[in-house]
Amino acid sequence: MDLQLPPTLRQLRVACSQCNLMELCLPVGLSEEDVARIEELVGTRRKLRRHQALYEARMPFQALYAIRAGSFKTTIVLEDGREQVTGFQMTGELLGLDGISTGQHVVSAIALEDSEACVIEYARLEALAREIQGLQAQFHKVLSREIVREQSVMMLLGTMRAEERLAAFLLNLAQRFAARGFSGTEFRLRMTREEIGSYLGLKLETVSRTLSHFQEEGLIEVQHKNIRLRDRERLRGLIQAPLSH
Amino acid sequence: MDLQLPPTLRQLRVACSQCNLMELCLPVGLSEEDVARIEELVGTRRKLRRHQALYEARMPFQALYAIRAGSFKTTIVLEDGREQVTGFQMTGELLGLDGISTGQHVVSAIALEDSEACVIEYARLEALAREIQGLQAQFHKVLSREIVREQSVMMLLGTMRAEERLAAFLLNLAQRFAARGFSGTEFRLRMTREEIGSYLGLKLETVSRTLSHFQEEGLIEVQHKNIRLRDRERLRGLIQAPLSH
DNA sequence: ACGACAGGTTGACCGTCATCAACGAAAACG
DNA sequence: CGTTTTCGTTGATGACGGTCAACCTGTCGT
Repeated sequence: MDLQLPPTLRQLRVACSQCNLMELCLPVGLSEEDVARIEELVGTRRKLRRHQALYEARMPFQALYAIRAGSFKTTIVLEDGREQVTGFQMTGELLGLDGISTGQHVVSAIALEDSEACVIEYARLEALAREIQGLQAQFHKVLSREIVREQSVMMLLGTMRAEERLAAFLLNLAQRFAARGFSGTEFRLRMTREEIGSYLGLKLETVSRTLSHFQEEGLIEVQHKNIRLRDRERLRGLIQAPLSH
Repeated sequence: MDLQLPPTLRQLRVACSQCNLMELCLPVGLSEEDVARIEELVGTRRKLRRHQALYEARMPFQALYAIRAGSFKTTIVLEDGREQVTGFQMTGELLGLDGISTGQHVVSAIALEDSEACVIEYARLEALAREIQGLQAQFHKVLSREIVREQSVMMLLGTMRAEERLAAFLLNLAQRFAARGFSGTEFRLRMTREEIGSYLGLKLETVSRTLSHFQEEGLIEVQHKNIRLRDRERLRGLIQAPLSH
């Protein structure tokens, strides 16, 4: 009784317990037995090429997706065509939560590079969450964490100036790379200046200029998509004391 | 084994089934029996006077709150003291979802007028959600709806100009008043210009000027906190076609 | 009922960022 | 491998909204 699935879907059994992302997907203490049951949730994976959509706005919602490899952006589109990036997601993060509300996705999730996502059928997740308390609690936390994350983006968009937004953005990326065992000092941006700008409520020219400015100040080194943080403390200072310029 | 409760707490049994907000709190088809059990969730209510906090950032999270009467704002504060309103809530809406993530609230919820909220102990809610499927599904939808709502605020803050933001804000308020059986054409703002501005990423002067401008254009009538929408269609048009001005 | 204060309006001026434009470089494509 | 397209940088200019300020009005507290 499988759902109708897109052609990109590969029918693969996946062992979460052997996935190095497990602690990201299911951070806290579940028994081995529970983990075994949770593995049944993740029936399949989907491979996506750069620019492909994992799902699109208005599509019926059936599943959540755990990013196994690669990275994504989520975008929302207004009737008049204006588009905004609402988030960037990397390995271990969950996509699709926006669809639960109405049963239709409201954002589109687009791969920023060739990527792979684990498909978590939502109906099964709900059923299992009722049986495994830890899973339920964890899932609620994931939902709440997304609410909190978005609140800090609202803060950023509502009260910060261009420099502060960029600084906050870079530091947030760095922290997430570090949490995944990559360098938090040197990394490669997966998104374009335009996408960064869209996320931060700025135009691409402003993003470019501000990055150049950071470089002149010795805060970072930029070379195309490669970023190197040279003075984290001053970057952080930019956010907290916008007046001191 | 009651929790330690603030002095404002009144120990009252509450009948959700007799509350005219029920369909807002629990929109969909639950059996009478289930509703009866859910009523046990809401053990008490809290009365708050204007400007009082229902909860504050950094306080330990124990409960969600359903607004029974009145209205609230939620605010987030940066280390440097900058504050932003992240939402306005009215009767039937749920507060406190931000606390699930870390067990501490990240926003503060402040009453905009004398208000009353039903206390929903979170531990009980989780337990009951495991037993009543409809409750679990409903709760997930509420969480997801909040995620979606915040995304549209991000859109507003990231891509819209002052006029558009105000228009969207007024139309949203109107719709919510209407959904509660009040006039969607004539209503009273519960918040100050400064709070509106904070929510919309604008300064209070800009809010004031833009409202005046709307009035000159015959779109609305403003008299202090009283608003009357005179031309909904053109207001709506402002949002979709910002260029046509 | 009165006074003090918070809340609101309006004006003048200025700064930040958007816009328009031209150019250069990297990467994607056949 | 070369060509085309996308992406990024930098400059000049201007608009939108922020800032500072003065003044007015309604409301809250005593």
